[in-house]
Amino acid sequence: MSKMHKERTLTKNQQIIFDLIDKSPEPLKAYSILFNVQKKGINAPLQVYRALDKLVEIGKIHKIESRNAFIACHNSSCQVAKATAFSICEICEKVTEISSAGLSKYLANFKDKDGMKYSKYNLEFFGLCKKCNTR
Amino acid sequence: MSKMHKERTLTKNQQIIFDLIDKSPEPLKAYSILFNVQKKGINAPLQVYRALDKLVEIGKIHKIESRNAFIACHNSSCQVAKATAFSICEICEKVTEISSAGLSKYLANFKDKDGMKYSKYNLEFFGLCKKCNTR
DNA sequence: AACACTGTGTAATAATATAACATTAATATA
DNA sequence: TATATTAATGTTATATTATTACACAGTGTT
Ligand SMILES: [Zn+2]
Ligand SMILES: [Zn+2]
Ligand SMILES: [Zn+2]
Ligand SMILES: [Zn+2]
Repeated sequence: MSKMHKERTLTKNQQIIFDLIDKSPEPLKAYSILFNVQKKGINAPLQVYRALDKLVEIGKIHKIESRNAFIACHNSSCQVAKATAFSICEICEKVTEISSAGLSKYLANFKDKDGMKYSKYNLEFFGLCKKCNTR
Repeated sequence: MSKMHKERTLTKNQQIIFDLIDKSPEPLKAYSILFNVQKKGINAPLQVYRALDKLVEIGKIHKIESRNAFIACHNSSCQVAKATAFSICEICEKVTEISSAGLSKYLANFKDKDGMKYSKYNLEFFGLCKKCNTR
């Protein structure tokens, strides 16, 4: 029930591009995606960007804004791309989606002094991953 | 004493570009900056990007990653671009730097389950500003 | 002087993203 | 079923954002 929003049938292009991103161990960039799916008949940047836009919109993937790259969502608690948090290693560029009930609760309830209420946020943490930290 | 890190003498190009950003009511994009400083002898994108990079590095400006735009820092508590938070109106695109001791304390101390410690973060909230919300 | 370091100027190019238009597929609803 | 509507596709061209490469100038140090 809780993940119902993600059970949408993808179109052909969306499925091809999602599969590629989903099986990638690292975030993928649009033109790298384009290069990889040309053998499947997707020839133009716009075809990639349209699929990416839709996949982001429905929460199947997220955009890592500081890297202009896309990662599949493996976090059942992140509702349709409305609340995202990532850790990014500044050496090896490994990106991990953060799944913390405390963090999302804190941010979802955060109100600034103007009383502006937010419908969405994106948080990117930077540092060294465990591996890179011990070298 | 607390803002010592920002008291650096800017070079000519850095000063020109900082002044432009600092007096702008909205985030500026690199090529819009370029257009605006051509009368001052800055002719090429690279001259703009070099100044922007340095200004970001020393914390005089911040990059709004989701908008590829730059805003001057007016927040004495944000130490050299290591910890930034913004609110962004999805209608009028107004951007405000958030200055909340509670938020920065929470995020600075946040540790994920891997125990990865972060040296830096960037947070962007999206919603409607007061003005746009009441229309 | 020799060196390192930082910044500048210029040209060329790479990388990221969108506009415009024609067509086709899927869905709704009358 | 017909038809209207919406969503997705294919293609070309173009706009926007950012970097590479190279030559040179200023400043401080040894
Ligand atoms: Zn997610
Ligand atoms: Zn790493
Ligand atoms: Zn700031
Ligand atoms: Zn607004």
